[in-house]
Amino acid sequence: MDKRERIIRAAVEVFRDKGIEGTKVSDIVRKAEIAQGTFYLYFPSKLSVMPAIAERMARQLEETARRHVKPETDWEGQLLQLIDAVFEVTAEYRDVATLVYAGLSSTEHVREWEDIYTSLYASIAEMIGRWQEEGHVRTADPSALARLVVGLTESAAEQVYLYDAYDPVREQEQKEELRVFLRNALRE
Amino acid sequence: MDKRERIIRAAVEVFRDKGIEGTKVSDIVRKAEIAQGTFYLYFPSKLSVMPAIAERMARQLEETARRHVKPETDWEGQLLQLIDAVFEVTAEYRDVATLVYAGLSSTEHVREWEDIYTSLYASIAEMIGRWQEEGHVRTADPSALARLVVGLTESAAEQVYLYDAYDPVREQEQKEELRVFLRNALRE
Amino acid sequence: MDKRERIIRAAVEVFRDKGIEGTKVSDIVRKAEIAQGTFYLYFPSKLSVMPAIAERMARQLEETARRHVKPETDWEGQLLQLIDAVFEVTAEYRDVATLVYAGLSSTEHVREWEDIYTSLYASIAEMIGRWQEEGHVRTADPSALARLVVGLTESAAEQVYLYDAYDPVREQEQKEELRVFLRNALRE
Amino acid sequence: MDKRERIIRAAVEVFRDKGIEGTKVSDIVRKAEIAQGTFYLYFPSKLSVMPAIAERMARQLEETARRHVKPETDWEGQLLQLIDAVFEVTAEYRDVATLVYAGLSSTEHVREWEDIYTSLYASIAEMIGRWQEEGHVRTADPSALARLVVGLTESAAEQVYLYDAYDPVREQEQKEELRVFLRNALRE
DNA sequence: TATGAATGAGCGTTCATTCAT
DNA sequence: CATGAATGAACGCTCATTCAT
Repeated sequence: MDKRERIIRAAVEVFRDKGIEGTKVSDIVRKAEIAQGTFYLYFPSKLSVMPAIAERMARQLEETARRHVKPETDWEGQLLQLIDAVFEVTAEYRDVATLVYAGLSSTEHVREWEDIYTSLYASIAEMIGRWQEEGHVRTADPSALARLVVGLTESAAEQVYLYDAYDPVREQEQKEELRVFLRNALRE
Repeated sequence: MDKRERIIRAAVEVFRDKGIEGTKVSDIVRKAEIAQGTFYLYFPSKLSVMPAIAERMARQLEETARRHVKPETDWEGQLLQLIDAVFEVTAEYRDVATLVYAGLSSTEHVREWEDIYTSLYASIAEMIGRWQEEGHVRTADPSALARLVVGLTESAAEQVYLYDAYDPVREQEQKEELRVFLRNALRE
Repeated sequence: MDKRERIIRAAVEVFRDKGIEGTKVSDIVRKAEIAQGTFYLYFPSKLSVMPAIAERMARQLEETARRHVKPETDWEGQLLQLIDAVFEVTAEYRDVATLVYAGLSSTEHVREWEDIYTSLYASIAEMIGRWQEEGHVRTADPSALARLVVGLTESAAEQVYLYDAYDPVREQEQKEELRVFLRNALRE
Repeated sequence: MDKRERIIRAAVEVFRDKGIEGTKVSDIVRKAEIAQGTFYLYFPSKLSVMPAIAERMARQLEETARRHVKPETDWEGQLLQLIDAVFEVTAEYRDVATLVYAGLSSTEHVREWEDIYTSLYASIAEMIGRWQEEGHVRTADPSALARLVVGLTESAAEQVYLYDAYDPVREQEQKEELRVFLRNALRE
């Protein structure tokens, strides 16, 4: 496999296990099964993996959303599909998201974060735009709604996955509450 | 002033300025105007200030909410007051929140995080419970609603404050959009 | 009890448990049940307890020897009594002796060590002198013999006590071998 | 030269000069002419050089003994050669021996000490065994005799070298006294 | 005398980064 | 491209010592 890709994958795992301070480049390269020096052929510094992870996350979120949400389903069904997508990706990246977020904000990568999420927000905004055209969702700036929807859904997913005690029943309840919450928040 | 308190205050400022990796204990003690060793009389390690900061944040959020929200106002007014409170505290702690969050999750302090927020959630849940009794808010578990409301509002506030380009107009728009979003999400 | 005495006693125990580098003044004062500052009312520095311990050890060795060795016993019996005495004291101070020794040599206390042992050696030399007068021990400088006897006996005792696996049978064997060894080495 | 070897050599010198507490890793690496971090590629901690030094000492003692003691010499001559060997090595390591000994006992390295000396004792025991076969040395466990002989001789050598006032005349007297002492102790 | 909170110089150790192979 | 031994600056933490009470 492509070495750059292996580094990113390994970094995600190590960050998840050891947190932001606890992660050493040596851990990443060990997991990626490459040499210490090879890391620096692909990334100029330890923290510069962060934007790459963030991008991967955002891209994956976008794709998963696109894959889950079926245009033929009615809008409330699509809403649920969107929720499923966000939960799925959040579960995969668990608290890595937070770490990456913190890692980005501590360095000078904040701008990149905005860029990375722009496309995701646009994608969701477009979806909401279609619901508005079909008369299901109230009139409001779809971009603004997209940000609120994504933020809320990620927050709800984190509440389920972030803590040790993961509980599948709790996950279903949370999704259901979120679905009703969002339907009400958005509908005409 | 109490040394422990001075450490926490100083830590908040330094974390805000320098991020999680960039913060040295020596920075904190310099700002707190205490000796290096004194730090370790109050906290066993650098990262163990994190839960203390988190607690301070949660406590302040709770108090600010209590202070802002006037029982004599109608429920939608109270909702706006709650939003104002969350925005105010988020503004004060800006990205420190994220750092603290990351710091907590990387070490073994996740449990403490739950404990810390429990009281805040209960406080908001109680407020929502009253709105339900008055017939303004739909029937649903007030605790669950509280978590969604707090998560959403924090997320919305972060979107405004976290990035370099703070814009007061954008702040007002975001609050207004959030208000409508929440009113719809909650109401009967 | 006298505080100075309590400090020395506590120091012996802590040195035994934690070694020379691992011993902190705070450990000593905790065990001595006095305050941190009180230590410095009796000793000017951490390492200055060392000579005091050494003196205590040498004094105790001298007294124990005097107590064990009965003039009315025949010389070989007295030799065994001397061996018993050295073993007894070595057991009590176990490897502390080595630590104290190292502690003395690392600082500028070596001279004091010589002074401390002078009296002990004189005491043993006197005993050997009597054996010579009685015609049991060969002609040789009693001081020189005393040093060899003490050195050998301490070394033999350390071989028994210093390592984790203390074995009472092994102790008896070692004493017996040492007795024969010394009897031959000394006798006419 | 091999880096590990350079560290050990440098450590011996620095321990000799500065004692156990006074020795900083930075001193060792400066003398070894390697970087600070390189030290930790070869030893996990500062104190873990101790067993390596001990091993070097024991190995050197064994080799020196083997080199000095000529099988063609009569047994009393061999005894003297053995004494010379122990004195020579003790002189080279002077008080380092004590420090290493203390360093080993303070940490959890006591076991290793036993292992390290096992081979040396076996070597001396073998020599004594031959003397027994030739009828020069009394019947007794050669291993036990070896331990007493080595302990006594080291102790005697330390009495000569350990203190500031080294005196070559005193050294010769001590050796002579030791020779007679040992000859008597061992002979048939 | 006795206390113990406070001090701060100093050290062991780590780990991102480099570079000769 | 890949390696991994070597580097050394930097930092968390310790702990002997002090001093106001």
